[in-house]
Amino acid sequence: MSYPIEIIRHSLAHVMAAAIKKLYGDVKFAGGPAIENGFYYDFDTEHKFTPEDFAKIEKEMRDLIKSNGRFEQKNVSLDEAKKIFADQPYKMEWLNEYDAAGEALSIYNFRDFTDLCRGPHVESSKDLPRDSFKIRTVAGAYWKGDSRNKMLQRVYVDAFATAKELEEFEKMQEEAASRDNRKLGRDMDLFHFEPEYAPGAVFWHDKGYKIYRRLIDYVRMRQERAGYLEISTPSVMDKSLWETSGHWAKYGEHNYSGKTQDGKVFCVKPMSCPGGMLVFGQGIKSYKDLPLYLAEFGKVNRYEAAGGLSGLMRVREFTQDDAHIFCTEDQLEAEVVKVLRFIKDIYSKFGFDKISMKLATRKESEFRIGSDEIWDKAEGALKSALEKNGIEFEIAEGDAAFYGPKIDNYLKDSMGRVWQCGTVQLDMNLPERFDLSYIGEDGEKHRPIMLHRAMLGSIERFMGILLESTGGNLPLWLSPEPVVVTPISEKFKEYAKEVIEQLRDAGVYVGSDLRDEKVNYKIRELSLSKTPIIAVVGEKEMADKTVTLRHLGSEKQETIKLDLFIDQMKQAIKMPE
RNA sequence: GCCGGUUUAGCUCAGCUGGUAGAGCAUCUGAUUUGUAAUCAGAGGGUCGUUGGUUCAAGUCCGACAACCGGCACCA
Repeated sequence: MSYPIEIIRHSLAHVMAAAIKKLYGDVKFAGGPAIENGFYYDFDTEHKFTPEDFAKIEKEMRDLIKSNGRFEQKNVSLDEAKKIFADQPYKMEWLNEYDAAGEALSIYNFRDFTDLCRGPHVESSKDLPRDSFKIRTVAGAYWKGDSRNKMLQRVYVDAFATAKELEEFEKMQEEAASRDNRKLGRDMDLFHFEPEYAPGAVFWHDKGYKIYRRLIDYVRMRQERAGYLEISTPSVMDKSLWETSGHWAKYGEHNYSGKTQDGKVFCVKPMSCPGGMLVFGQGIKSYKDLPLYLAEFGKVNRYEAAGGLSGLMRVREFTQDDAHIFCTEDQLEAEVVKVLRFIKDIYSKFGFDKISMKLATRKESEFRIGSDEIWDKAEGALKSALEKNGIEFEIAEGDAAFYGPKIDNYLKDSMGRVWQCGTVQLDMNLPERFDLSYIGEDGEKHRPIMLHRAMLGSIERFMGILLESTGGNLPLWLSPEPVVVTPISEKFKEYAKEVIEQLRDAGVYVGSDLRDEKVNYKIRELSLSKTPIIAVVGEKEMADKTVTLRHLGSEKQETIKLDLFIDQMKQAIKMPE
C-alpha cells in the first residue's frame, strides 16, 4: 500500500532511531519529524556522529526495513508512559507537557525502538523504500530550539518515495549550488570578501557595484515618485542616542562602538531609525504634514555572530532601503495598504511574483510596549491591510518586536533557504522615546504613529537572492555590462572600438574583449561570465556598419545595423516604470 | 556564540602510514589573425590559514586561535 511521503519520512525517522539504538546503545532520543525533502532526528549520546558512520547507519536501516517490522500504536496512561520512558529524559519532558495540555499519550513500537508519537505511520517497514534515502549531514541543534539548553546531534536525511526522485533531488541540489551567490560573485567579478580583515563585509567590484547602484537608483526613483523624502543621517553617533532609542540595552554586544580621545563612547549605527526620529523632531510638525515619508539608504553595521554569516545573505555591514512613515492613527491602515502594494509592485519588477508574507503578532508572555487596545488595533490594521491587497500570509504568533507587530516578507535562495527581505513594522516605542509630536486639528500635541519599512531590505541580501534566482542571468536594465563587443581578429579592432564608443556615448554600459583570441574562445569565456549580449564584429560588419549579436543562453546569431542596435539597447536598459 | 566539517598556486583540487610540494584552468612570453562555447609551445607563480608544541625532520601528528562551509541559536 502506498502512503503519503510525509508518513514515509516520519516512519523512516523511527527506523533510523531504531538503527542508531541498535548500533550505539545508550542514546537519549529527542524527536524526529518529517521535513521538506526528508526528515531528521535529534539524539543525545556520547558517540559523536561523523560522516564515516553514515553508511553503517544506512545499512542498518535497510536491514531493519527488510525485516518487515511492524509499527504498532498503543495509547498509554501517564503512569505507563513514565515507566516506559524512565531512562529517556527528553521523552519524559514531552509526555509531561502533552499530559498537562490534556492530550492522550500515544506510543509507537518499531522493533526494539519505542517512541512517544502521535503517528501516523506505515503499517509495516515493508511499506518503506530501501534505496531512496541518504543521510546528508549531522549538525548541532539545541533541545527545544533554545540556546540555553543542551545541544543535541541532529542527523539530517534526504528521503523520497523512489530512488529516481532522490537522484533528481541530488541533481537539483548540485545545480542550485552552482548558482550560489558567492560563486557567481567570483565568476562574474562582482565582489569579494576579505575574511582576514573584514569578515562579513563586502568589497564591491565595479560590476557588482553597478548592480548595487542600479537597485538603489530604482528604489529611489520609485520612492520619489511616491512622495518620499530622502534624508541621510550620520554613521557614527554618541552612545547616549542608542540609550535613548533602547538599542544599547537590547543589542549592546552587537554594536560596534569605540572610545574617542576625549573619552566619549560613539557607536557605528546599526540602524537608521534614531537618525530619522531626530529629523522628524526638527521644527514643529502639523497634522497637515502627515503622512510624512522619510527614506534613507542607510549603511548599517551590526556585529553579527560569526556562525551566522553567509555570503551576501548575512553580512555585518549592509545598506537598507529604509523609510519611516509618520502618520496619524486614522491613517495607519491606509498607509500599510499603500506600502504593501508598493512592495508587491517593486518585487514584480524583479520577477518575484509570489511573495510570502508573515504577520508577526505579539507574544503574550513577554514585555511589550503599549496597551492591549493599541496592539489589537495595530495587529488588526496590518492584517486587514494584507487582506485588502489580496496577499496570502501566515501568522507568526509571538514573533512581533517588543515595540509592535510587523509584516515580514521572505524570499528563498537557490537552496530553498528562506531569508527575510522586505518588512513593515509598527513602532510604538521610538516616537515615545524621542518624544515626537505633531499639532492636531484641535491645536493640541499628538504622538504620531510610526511605521518602519524596507522593501528590498538589505541591498546585499536582495542582490544575493536576485543572483541566485536568475543564475546570474540578470535583466538588461540591471546588468553591469549588458553588451560586450569583440572583434573577429586584430584587423577589426578599430571598428570594435568605434562600436564601443558609440554605445558608451548613448549611455549603454559596454564591455570590450579585444584580445587576439579565437572567437570560439572568447564566446566561451564571455558566456561563462554571463555576458547577456555578445556583439561580434568582423569584415562584413565593418563594411555594412552592423554588429552580429549572440544572446546568452541561445546559439542564434543576428546581424543588425549598428544604429538600430544602439536604439534597441537604449530602450532595453531603461529601468522599469 | 554552539555542534560538525574544511583551510595546499588567482580558481578547482591531488599529496598513502612524517623525509622539506603537484595537476588542470587562469597569468606571462612567443607563434598563430582567428566567423560564434577551450589554437599551439614555453615560462613564472605557493611563508601549505595563523601560532605554539612533539620529532633529527611537520603540508602530513598534537594544542590554541581565526576564517570559511552546513546546521542550530540570534537577526533592531
